[in-house]
Amino acid sequence: MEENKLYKVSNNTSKPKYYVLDMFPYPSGAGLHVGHPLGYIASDIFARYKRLTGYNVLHPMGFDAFGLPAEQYAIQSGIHPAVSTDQNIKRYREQLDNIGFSFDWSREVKTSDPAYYKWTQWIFLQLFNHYYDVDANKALPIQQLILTFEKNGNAGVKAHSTYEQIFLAHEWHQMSSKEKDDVLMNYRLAYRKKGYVNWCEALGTVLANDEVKDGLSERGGHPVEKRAMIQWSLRITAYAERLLHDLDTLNWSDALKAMQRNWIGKSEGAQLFFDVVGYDRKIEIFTTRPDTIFGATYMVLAPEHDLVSQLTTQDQKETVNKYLDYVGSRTEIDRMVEVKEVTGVFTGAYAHNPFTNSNIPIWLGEYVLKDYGTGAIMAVPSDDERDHVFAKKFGLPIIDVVDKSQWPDATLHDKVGTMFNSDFLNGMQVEVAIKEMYDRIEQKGIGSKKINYKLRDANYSRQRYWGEPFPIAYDNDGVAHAMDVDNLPLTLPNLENFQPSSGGKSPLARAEQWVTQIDGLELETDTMPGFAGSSWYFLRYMDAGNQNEFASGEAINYWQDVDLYVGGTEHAVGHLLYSRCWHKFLFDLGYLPTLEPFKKLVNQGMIQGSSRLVWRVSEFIYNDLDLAKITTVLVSKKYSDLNTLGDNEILAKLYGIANYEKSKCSGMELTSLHVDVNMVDGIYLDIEVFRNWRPEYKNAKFLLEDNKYICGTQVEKMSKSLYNTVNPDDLVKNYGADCFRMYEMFLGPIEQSKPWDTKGIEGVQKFLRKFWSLYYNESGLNLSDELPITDELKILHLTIKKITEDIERFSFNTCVSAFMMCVNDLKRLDCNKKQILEPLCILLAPFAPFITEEIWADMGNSASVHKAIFPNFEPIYLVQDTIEYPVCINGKKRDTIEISAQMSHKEIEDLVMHLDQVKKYVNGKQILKVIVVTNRMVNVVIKE
RNA sequence: GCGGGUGUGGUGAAAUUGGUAGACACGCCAGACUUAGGAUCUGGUGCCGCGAGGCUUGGGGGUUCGAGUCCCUCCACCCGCACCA
Repeated sequence: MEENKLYKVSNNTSKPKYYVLDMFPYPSGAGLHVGHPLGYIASDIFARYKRLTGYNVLHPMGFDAFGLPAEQYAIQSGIHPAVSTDQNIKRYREQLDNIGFSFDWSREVKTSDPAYYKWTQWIFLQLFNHYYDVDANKALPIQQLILTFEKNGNAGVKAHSTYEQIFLAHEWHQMSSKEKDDVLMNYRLAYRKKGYVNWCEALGTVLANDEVKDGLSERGGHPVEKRAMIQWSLRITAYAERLLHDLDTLNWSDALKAMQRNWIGKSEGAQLFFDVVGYDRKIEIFTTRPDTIFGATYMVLAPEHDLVSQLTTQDQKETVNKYLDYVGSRTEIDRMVEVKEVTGVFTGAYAHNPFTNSNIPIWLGEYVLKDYGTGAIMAVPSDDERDHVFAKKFGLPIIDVVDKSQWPDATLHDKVGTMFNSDFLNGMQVEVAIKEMYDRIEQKGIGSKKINYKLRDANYSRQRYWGEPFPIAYDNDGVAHAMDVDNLPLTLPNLENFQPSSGGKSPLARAEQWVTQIDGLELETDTMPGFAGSSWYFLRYMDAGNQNEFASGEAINYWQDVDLYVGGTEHAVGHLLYSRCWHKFLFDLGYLPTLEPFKKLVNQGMIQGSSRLVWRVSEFIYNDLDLAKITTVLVSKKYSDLNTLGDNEILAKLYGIANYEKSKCSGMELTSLHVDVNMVDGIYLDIEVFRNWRPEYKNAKFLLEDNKYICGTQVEKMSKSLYNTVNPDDLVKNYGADCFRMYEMFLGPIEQSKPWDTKGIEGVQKFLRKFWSLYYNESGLNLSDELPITDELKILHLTIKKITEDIERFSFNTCVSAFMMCVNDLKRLDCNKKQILEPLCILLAPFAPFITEEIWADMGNSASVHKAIFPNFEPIYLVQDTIEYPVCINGKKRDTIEISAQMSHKEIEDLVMHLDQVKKYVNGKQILKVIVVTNRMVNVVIKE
């Protein structure tokens, strides 16, 4: 097939559009294993099906080509990331082509291509040049904000901002450019801030939260610590509410929506300020339970809280400092592992509880997090479990305020109970009390009702080489200047040394000429993170070659959004949230007509590896000699349990011990090890191949069962290190792409994880041969022009119905079995009629594009089968004269009966009552009723 | 702990609105053709039982003429988040 021409798709057509997208692959050096194409096959079938049913289908593919692995490889090997990445892409492309995907490669994109990242940089500049206006509820140009500042200062501005001071117009005018820049940074959607970041010494770089697993870097497993650095950030929090709200409009799985909702983490509560006794300072807290304030007997600040040093009294200084040292020494892992252990110290300071009018002590505690809420809490030990544990440990007072005796199992989050010990709240239900408190707090002027989000702004800087350079340059004052859009792309310099520069700076800092290329300014040396390029790639496919815009308005208006997105759950929060955010931002700017990028999302499950294990005797001490060190012996599964092995005599023979004496055997041990699944047929080890695998097995001896070596099996992650990866290339070579595609689908529902087992592929292979044999005999194509009989038409239309319905609901495994049944049935009738087999060929084309194309051509068609028209289901062929009813007695099937379709319920009842089986079971017992379900079944209910 | 998901033969699974549980395959067993079979074809195959028959969708309970499917409850495993104020 000439893929490029056949699958090239136009933006100019009267056909309705359909956009099928696969998740952007990162071209890793390991190539594809059988788990990767699962989603691609499903989406390809769907795309082909949509084409056959008259849609203009956009089904593109490209590569997320920037990333850390290529850079680490470059550090090791000296090979430039661009070179290794291109090699990997070439390999991926070959592997993908092998499987027969209908991608329009003329639209291929690569994030590391300057023609592509020019527009990634352009979008970044748009983010830099916009702020989020709360009144307009959208992004607006920063120029507009500057005009407002110049006229009125910032008092009337409602924007998503981290700037808290108020200034007047004349004060703005008096600011230096540096000061103005600093103020504006608090408003820009792409901005710089100093913050705690995940610093990884070993990688010499900062990692995103989702790149850190259990306190270690996801890649390499190096320790990660908190460090303060100035970083670019994206103000994704400005979009939190819209990202949450619009989830409801998406056709995504509940699980995935729940993950995003969790991540955004909206909670409603009160923002409250507590006065600190004796200081002109207030502590801001956030609480979802303002009703419990009469039980707030102390406060806790995060150890990293800004006010800690100011609040701590002289006599508590030493204790507090010791505690801060202790906290600093704790890694993320320590903190996570020892969740139950509470630690804390008293600062010596007191806050004033505005409702009880008492002074309550201010403590520090690890369990209060700097990054959540305000980093401070009012502690209510009577109703919060953690506060309770803390109070118990440090002997702080506990005052009960909520009577929950009516709700014995309720937790704090249930927000139920009746208030007491709480002055004006007494007797109120919790929900009412919360509302009352919002009013009281606002009346007192000490706070307000507030929405809090767990979502944090995204760190957008990486101290790496292999990413998009920032189109930003700094002047001597450190003011950030956006590069002129006309000068984009700002391309990466060619480096030879990819090690991080000193002080955790990007390797780019070493390229001095590059850094100083703009007169009087210095370029930013950090690069953008992996999600930059992947947050908008689906838009570029709409108009991939465009040199003047990221995509033309016409192209965007035609394609609108992605109708179907297929990919794994690993991107559930990262990529899918960032993409949605960028999409909304570009919508705000008027570039996009849709609010959301991905209408429907299907998450494919993982294909797990089915590992094969062998058992090696790792110790066999006989006569104080470890014979296992001299001779390698492997035992088959039956003997893998030492107990089963029992008496070691049977082993002793293998070691050449003539007269085995049990007492001389003083030690025996077995070790299981993974062997390459490719040298095992099912569960039988190919001993010869195994011997040649490694030199130490060359002369190994085997303890067999039934003359065979049977391996153990284990389902686990598919991974090179477990020797359980299966390369699709091998399967395509042995069975053909059609067979491989259909078998992947046949394994089970697309969303479900399941282990790979190559053995089963033969069932699909047999099917394809049988399918072929309907069309051909020994001498070639052998089709008849005879009119089909009723049964043949019924088989065909049943299949058309089933396939159409199942493709629409992404049930591809049942499609494959429907095809198998269809071919089995037609074969039974020896059907070779063109009127049946021609539509069947089209029906199968999305699944098996090669064999159907070949048959189609042999049938004399000059155009491709992939441009044919999908057969239409005609219900008339399924109308039946008679229907086979199962006859049940009290719900258990006892007989079947063939009944004319026109027969009335009464007639059916009479007929059924005369059945021998029915008479036998009734046998004089009382018949309570007879239920006839049309076209389904008959149930006779008798009194037992 | 919270949120989401899954649990059906030896294995992968099917059963779309409550209506014949185990379709379609793998594996296994038997047979045919073959010098041979890890090729091909045919038949059998949930479990217990010689049989009649009984049992069976993670366990227990409920609704119903009828439950894999609906409700309650418990258990196991997987995924995500995790001291979230």
